Amino acid sequence: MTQKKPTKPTKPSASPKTTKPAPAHAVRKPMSLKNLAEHLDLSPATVSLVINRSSVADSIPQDTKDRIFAAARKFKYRPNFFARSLRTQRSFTIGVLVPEVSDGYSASVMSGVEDYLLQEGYFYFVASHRHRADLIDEYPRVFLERAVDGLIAVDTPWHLNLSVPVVTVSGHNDVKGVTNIALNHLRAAEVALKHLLHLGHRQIAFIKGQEFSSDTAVRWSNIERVARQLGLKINPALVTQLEGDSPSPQLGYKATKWLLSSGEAFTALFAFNDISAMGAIRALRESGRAVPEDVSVIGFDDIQSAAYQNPSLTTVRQPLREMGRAAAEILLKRINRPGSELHDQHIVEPELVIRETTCPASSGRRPPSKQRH
Amino acid sequence: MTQKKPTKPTKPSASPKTTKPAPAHAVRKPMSLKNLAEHLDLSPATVSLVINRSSVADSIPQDTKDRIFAAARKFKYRPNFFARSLRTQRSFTIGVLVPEVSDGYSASVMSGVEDYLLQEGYFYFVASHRHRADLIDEYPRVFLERAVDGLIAVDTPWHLNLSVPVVTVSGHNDVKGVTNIALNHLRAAEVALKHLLHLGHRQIAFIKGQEFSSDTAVRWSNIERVARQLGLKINPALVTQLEGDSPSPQLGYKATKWLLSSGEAFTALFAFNDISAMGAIRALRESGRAVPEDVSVIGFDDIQSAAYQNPSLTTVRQPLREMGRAAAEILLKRINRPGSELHDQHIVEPELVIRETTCPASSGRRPPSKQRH
DNA sequence: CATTTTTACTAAATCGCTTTATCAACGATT
DNA sequence: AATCGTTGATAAAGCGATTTAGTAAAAATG
Repeated sequence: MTQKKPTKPTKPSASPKTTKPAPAHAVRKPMSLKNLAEHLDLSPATVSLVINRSSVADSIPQDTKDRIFAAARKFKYRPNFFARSLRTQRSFTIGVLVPEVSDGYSASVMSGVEDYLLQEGYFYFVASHRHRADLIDEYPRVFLERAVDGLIAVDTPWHLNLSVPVVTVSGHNDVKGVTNIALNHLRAAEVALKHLLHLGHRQIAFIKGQEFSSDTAVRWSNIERVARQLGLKINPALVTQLEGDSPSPQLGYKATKWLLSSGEAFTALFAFNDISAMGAIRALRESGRAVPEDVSVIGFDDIQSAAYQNPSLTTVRQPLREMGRAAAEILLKRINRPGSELHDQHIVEPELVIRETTCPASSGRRPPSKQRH
Repeated sequence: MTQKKPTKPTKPSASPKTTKPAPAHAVRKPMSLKNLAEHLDLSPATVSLVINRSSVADSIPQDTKDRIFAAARKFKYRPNFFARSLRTQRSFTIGVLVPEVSDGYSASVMSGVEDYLLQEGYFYFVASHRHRADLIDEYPRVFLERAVDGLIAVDTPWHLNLSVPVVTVSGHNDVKGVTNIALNHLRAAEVALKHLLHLGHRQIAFIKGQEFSSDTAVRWSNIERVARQLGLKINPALVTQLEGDSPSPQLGYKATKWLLSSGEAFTALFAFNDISAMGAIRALRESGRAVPEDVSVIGFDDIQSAAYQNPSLTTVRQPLREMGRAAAEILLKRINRPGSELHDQHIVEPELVIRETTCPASSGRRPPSKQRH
């Protein structure tokens, strides 16, 4: 049996060399394989074999090959994508399912996904389900109709068992054969709590995520565990939870109001994510507490705008872009080497990004601005 | 000649009805037209004609049609996408070129684009050029290789003349036949300046955009024009400009430092965009000026995080999502009705969003928090 | 010199669908 | 009785590639 490597479609040249200014008016009607072959006085078969570097073409003299390549270049021959895909049953396209393109989290992950995919000659479709259960169910099927080679689901509950490889990013994963890219939540809890403890904080308030959110449970259980290890007592009166579906800081605002109304004192607050941390800061200020002088606040995710806050937000960074990249990489590996062993978790490490919303307990001084863009 | 309507691929049902929980393990190998026809004891031709509602099938009795539809449903028949596209030369796919998926501006526009496209049964590819000239040139060609039916370029300089329809969003458009979606910059200047004037500001500083940015020139010329109309004197010592390529608030920070160093007094600042406004606020605070009490700040764009700032940002909103939607709508119109007349501008209206960074000049009171999420 | 092997190709089937041209059967008109 | 129009279909030609099975000629081998 002849060894065949499925040739990729032309991939964007990775070299950052600047190309010469394109001649405007570059309308060309494409050259077909048949035409090209005719012009070369060869059969389409030969030309195809040579161009695709099939091992069947090994016996063809270099001379002829050169002629073929030269002509292909000259006429800017590009195989018709549909014809090729129809034959090969490969689309070099994958589907990406996200809650919403315009939220910072998904966008960052997509950015990483794109990085790797384009580099490998793949393209991707995007669809946002906006948390509608029917769409979460429907889009994967539509992707399949569009013959994607694989699928990445970001921050989306997943129960389908599809006929193509699937990788999830921060997804719940009950399904066998689906790799999930996840954060090392233990480590995340550790860096955050250690940071606060080192700054002298002992009375720490917590805002947990919504019940339905993927990460809520695992994040909280790790916080509890680490607190125990570090000998930190968690005061149940200082623990609350986000309520509601909106992606606005308002939820964090409300949660913090609730914390403040309890009358229990605290010098630090660990929010479920950056968005809720922003709401929390607003609530704290309204109550007359300065951030970070009176209360240190630490967020989670490190979305783009975290660095743009005034003061900029200390947060536990999820390497979202890297997670997207990893998802793409693992997916392509699975697509191209179906036999390869599959892990159902890929763990990435968090990173504490110390900015301006945390400082020593009751110190009253601002910390040195150690920003990170 | 028989009237033919190019049938769209199944589009996601718009109805928000919740579907029944999908049976896990839904691996099906697809049914082909030929098989289906065989099973029905009809020819593929007949089945195809009926399913596509071709007018040629008018003479086929309802009975038979019903049988065909029933069988198609039963076997979940879906036409092979590539085969169909190969025949019809239509991909129901469009390409979207953006500077960077993960910046708030592009993401918002994409969100609008997606809205309309998916609703119409189209999918889209995304590629980010990250300001690399070679990629700006290359990606459109790769899109073409992938046989997109059209192209949308967001915030990207455009000089190519392609064989498919193109719509740009906030793009410079020297090319005939390309529709550009643009903001009503005159109106934008008006609402912003009137707002500041009404609040009693007379000494207003300005941060212009980078030289290379699409909107810089037109935005500034309109500000000058409106200022003249309103009898506002622009002090050249209070006008500066962003320098550098990074998308961080740092640029606004630097620009503002420069303004402050000039020693010229001002009570309000109109920034080129929200990101630079954030940097400006930081600089103002560091210099001991409170925002908005000492200096009112007004941004531009209304990116998502503008509402999340503390204090939340007053800004001139560009309806980015609507602009994306309009781009998609116009593009599809052009694709599906190639004859239709084409305007090369589509103007959308800005909206002043008053939040917390503007207040009456020298008043010292905080404005009522009139937030907008 | 006869046979095998290698070299240099090609014919033709196929992927799954769309669409035009054609056709048989039948009732209605001339 | 010949012609026509309608009804109810189908055959077959693509669309533009990939790929298997061959084949004719040249080179190598016994």
